Amino acid sequence: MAAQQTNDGDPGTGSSAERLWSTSVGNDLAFLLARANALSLARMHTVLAPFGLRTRSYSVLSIAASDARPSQRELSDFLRLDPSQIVSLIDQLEGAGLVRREPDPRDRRANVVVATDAGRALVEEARRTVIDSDRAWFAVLSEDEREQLFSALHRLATGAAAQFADA
Amino acid sequence: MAAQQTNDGDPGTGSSAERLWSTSVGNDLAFLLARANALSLARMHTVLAPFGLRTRSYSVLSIAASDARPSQRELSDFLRLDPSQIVSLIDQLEGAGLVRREPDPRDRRANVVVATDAGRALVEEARRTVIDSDRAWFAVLSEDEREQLFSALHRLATGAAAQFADA
DNA sequence: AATAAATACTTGAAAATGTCAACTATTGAG
DNA sequence: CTCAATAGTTGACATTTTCAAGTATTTATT
Repeated sequence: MAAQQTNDGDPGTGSSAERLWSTSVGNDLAFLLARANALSLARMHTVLAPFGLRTRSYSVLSIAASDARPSQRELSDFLRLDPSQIVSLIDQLEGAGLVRREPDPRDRRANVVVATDAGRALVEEARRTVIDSDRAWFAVLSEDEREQLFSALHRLATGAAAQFADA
Repeated sequence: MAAQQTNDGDPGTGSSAERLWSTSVGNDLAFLLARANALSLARMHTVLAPFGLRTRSYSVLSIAASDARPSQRELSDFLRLDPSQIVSLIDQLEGAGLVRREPDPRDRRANVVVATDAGRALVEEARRTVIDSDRAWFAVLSEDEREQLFSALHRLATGAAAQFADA
């Protein structure tokens, strides 16, 4: 993916693929969404690498450090990951001493995932860097535009639109 | 991914993971971007399946059917895929009689990728379905909001923001 | 109350996708 | 002219995703 970080495909940079931005694909909202996401994921991987985290482990750790006390199933649904992927992520974090599994008093089939002190410290530190990177990355948008983007993406991301697609 | 199409993780649906939306992750623009994209990809796969296409093959075919006459390298940059992935995609489309490689008169190292008549017919048909699905999926946003979203995503997707992250 | 179906977590196999190295032929820079 | 860079390709290897099946527990049905 690192090799994909050049902006050769972007309009206005004098590169070879800029002609393709005038195709229907280049003007398709879903494509823009995917491409923006790909760029964002790439930068997140770079930002989180010094902490030994990746986007997904950072998300799990961050939620585990909150007051939410999530079950694995909740993490799976929220992050849209297969339960077995959650197992693997938690195994890694647990192995690194960053989270622990506790029996869920609400349901004996379930665990809740809780950050250790070390996990909390690490995610606190990582979060600062993430926030800085977010600020820089979205800085091309005005404050107003960022709020509008948040509002729109929140609706799309929560599946408010999915009721149509699933019908 | 089909098993992930339920809205269990979404707020307001009475599901188990809605508490997680009040965590910092649930309010992170980058996370919303990723989640919206995941939902969009899932629906695109469903929409394109009847045509024997997936998001990426649809994109390649669509561009090949345009007047752009893209080289493989241009496709690779634009779609942010490794050149070997482009080879594989084109092999499949070529095998299905949907595109062909032609020597690029501008550069003897290169090919241009061009849709066949069958490819054009298919992508025309698929495009209609995609447009309908896009309309339905983004319908939760007003016309104004969609334009704003387009503008914001275009800037983010073209890497206008990447200059900061790469520095 | 008993039985059946559904669910949480787990393991592991198989399938799919991504990354990278190395090659030939061609182009561009010095 | 020489050499470095590039386009496309092949294929090996690494990583991720998907899916099946198992145990234990909870929920729904009879």
